[in-house]
Amino acid sequence: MKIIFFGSDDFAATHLEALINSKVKVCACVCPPDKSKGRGMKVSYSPVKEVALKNNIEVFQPLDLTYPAFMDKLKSFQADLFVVIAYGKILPQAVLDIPKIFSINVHASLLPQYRGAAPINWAIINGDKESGITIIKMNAKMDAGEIVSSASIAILDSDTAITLRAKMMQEGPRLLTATIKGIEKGIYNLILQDEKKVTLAPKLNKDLGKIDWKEDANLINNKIRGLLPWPSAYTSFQGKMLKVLSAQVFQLVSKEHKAGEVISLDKNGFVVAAKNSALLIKEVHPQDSKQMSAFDFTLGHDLKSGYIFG
RNA sequence: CGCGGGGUGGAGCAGUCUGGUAGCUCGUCAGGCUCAUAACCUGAAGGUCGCACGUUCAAAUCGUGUCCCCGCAA
Repeated sequence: MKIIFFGSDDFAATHLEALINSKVKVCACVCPPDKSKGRGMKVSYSPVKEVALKNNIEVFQPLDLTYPAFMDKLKSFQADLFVVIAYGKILPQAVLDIPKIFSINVHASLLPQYRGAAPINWAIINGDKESGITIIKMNAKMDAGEIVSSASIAILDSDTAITLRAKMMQEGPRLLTATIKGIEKGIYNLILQDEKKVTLAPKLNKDLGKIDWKEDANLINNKIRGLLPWPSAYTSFQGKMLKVLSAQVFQLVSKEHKAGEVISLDKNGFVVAAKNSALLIKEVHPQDSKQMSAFDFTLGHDLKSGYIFG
């Protein structure tokens, strides 16, 4: 089984390592071009490139996948499968058709739910109790190919986008290697996605993180859990952004509080009123500072009960 | 080489220009006062000044290098 791997981030890198450790032959890796990652002039190789180099696998970083010379190069490997994970760009059909069998993609949701860039985050933001991994045969449309295999993963109340992603990174490689074994033996089914059940998980942006204290505390808490580690749910304190990293829903006895009002403060953090209930804020991250416990935050800032968060 | 801010006890900061005892506010702990307290009084603990090298009699401070954190942009 000869495979060419397309990917960039650590999620993809974990899968690449699993493939290398299984019996398949990864004959090349394709990564997006290195970019200086902005802040602090840091130019670092993508995790996939690191893993590939460490294992003496040839790495390609084409600016344009459809460039004829590159297409020829891809064909020359005579690969059986392309495995694409978090490559960052949509692969044209002409590239997907190169391998002998087909191209597959590992997606972090139970398709057809949550097609798109941020499936893990959206599952938590929407308060789902279950998500999973789906491996599909790729076509040119984003996450719309036939399903080859899938595995479900329970979402606990204590899960955040970070912990759920970690679980996915456990389950994904397992499912991927098992699925490839099946494909190698010719034992697999392709199941069409039910287009009626399609939901989308679009890219996250900063605006999503803005906390509206008039919302239900559960919804706000889902947002706090689902938007980690970026962009994070945030509110504003004295004109500056305050990220809320961790909270828990708190039953409110009195309803005499305005949305966003600080009700009480103690060593566990501070309680902020929302609709019908409240949130105990446990961990925050002020702008221009490092993250800290909510209690530590109150020590250094003039936060008193009665303050209204915007 | 995209732009900018920052790293000094647990938190927020001053001190850096002009080198010379590690400071301030809050918090923590102990004791006191008080009917009582988040108030007040007294005392204590808690620091590799991000790191390294260099200059100097002497470096938080000057020079070089480096790591890390944050906002914008992606």
